Amino acid sequence: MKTRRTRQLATIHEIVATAHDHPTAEQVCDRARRRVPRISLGTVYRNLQKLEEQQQVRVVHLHDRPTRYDGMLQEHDHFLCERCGMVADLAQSREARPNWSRLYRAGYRVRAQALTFYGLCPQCRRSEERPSRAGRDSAHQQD
Amino acid sequence: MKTRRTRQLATIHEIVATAHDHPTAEQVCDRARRRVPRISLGTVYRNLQKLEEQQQVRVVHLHDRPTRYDGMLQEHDHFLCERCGMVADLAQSREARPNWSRLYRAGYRVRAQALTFYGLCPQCRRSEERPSRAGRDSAHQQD
DNA sequence: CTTTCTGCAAACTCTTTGCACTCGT
DNA sequence: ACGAGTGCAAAGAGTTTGCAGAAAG
Repeated sequence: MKTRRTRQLATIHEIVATAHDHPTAEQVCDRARRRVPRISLGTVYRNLQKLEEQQQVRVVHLHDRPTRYDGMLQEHDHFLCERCGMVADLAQSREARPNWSRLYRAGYRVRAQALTFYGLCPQCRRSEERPSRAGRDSAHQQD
Repeated sequence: MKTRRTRQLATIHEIVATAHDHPTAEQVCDRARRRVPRISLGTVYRNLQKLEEQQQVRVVHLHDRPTRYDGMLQEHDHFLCERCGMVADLAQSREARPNWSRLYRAGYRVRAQALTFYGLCPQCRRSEERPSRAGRDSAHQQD
């Protein structure tokens, strides 16, 4: 079962690798259609899964929201703004490591870890503090 | 809109508060039926949501698996065994805090954080090392 | 030519919701 | 009696899958 280089796979890979906004599968699909008009959401999911297995994209699971995909391949953490939906990459807290080795000594084997912070991004915080301006929802998030 | 003390709500609360296995909504429903036979899954979801809002239960979101509910009210982290599905509570890495204040200084406001480790629990690790014994799946998980 | 991949639509899983009825207060 | 809560079944969102035909190697 060797993986074939299809236009769909290449397109999806490039989109996720160069996007900086952690798109959802549906957003990846929309963007991919600009280049492969008849691409289907099923194909997008299948290829994202394949890329994940090959460690060419990372998956970001967020509580209650659709899964998002990330081209940043180094281990890192995330911040989700619950107001505008923006996801920021955070340098990994090297402090999580001690926990890792504590688990190891207790007999656990850790394959992966996910640390996500939930709250308000600086922009949204500002508009909350000055309740006068800016719409309540999906404020300044691109695409 | 004042909350009423119904038999369903009390039952669900008690089940989650005393369970140590992080049951899913469906498991909570099954267990609740032993006491309230006609309780429905919809009611379970509605009440779990209510309890969550009142901070009487915690929600544990796991990648790709149904959401689980936790009666442990202090902040803590989780370990998911990807083989048997068991979830362990971990004392919170106080090390996550530095990250918290770094974010604060950058203008973010953190409302919550979730740190989950994924891997093998000691029991499952042992059976992987000695591939001879023990079934491949849902090994030693209770209920 | 063989085998993987694709588009499409249907299926699935988990969760939420509308509605008429029930039960706390 | 009033209105929040319930059971039920249907709807919803997100994701997966079966299949016949397309295309990579």
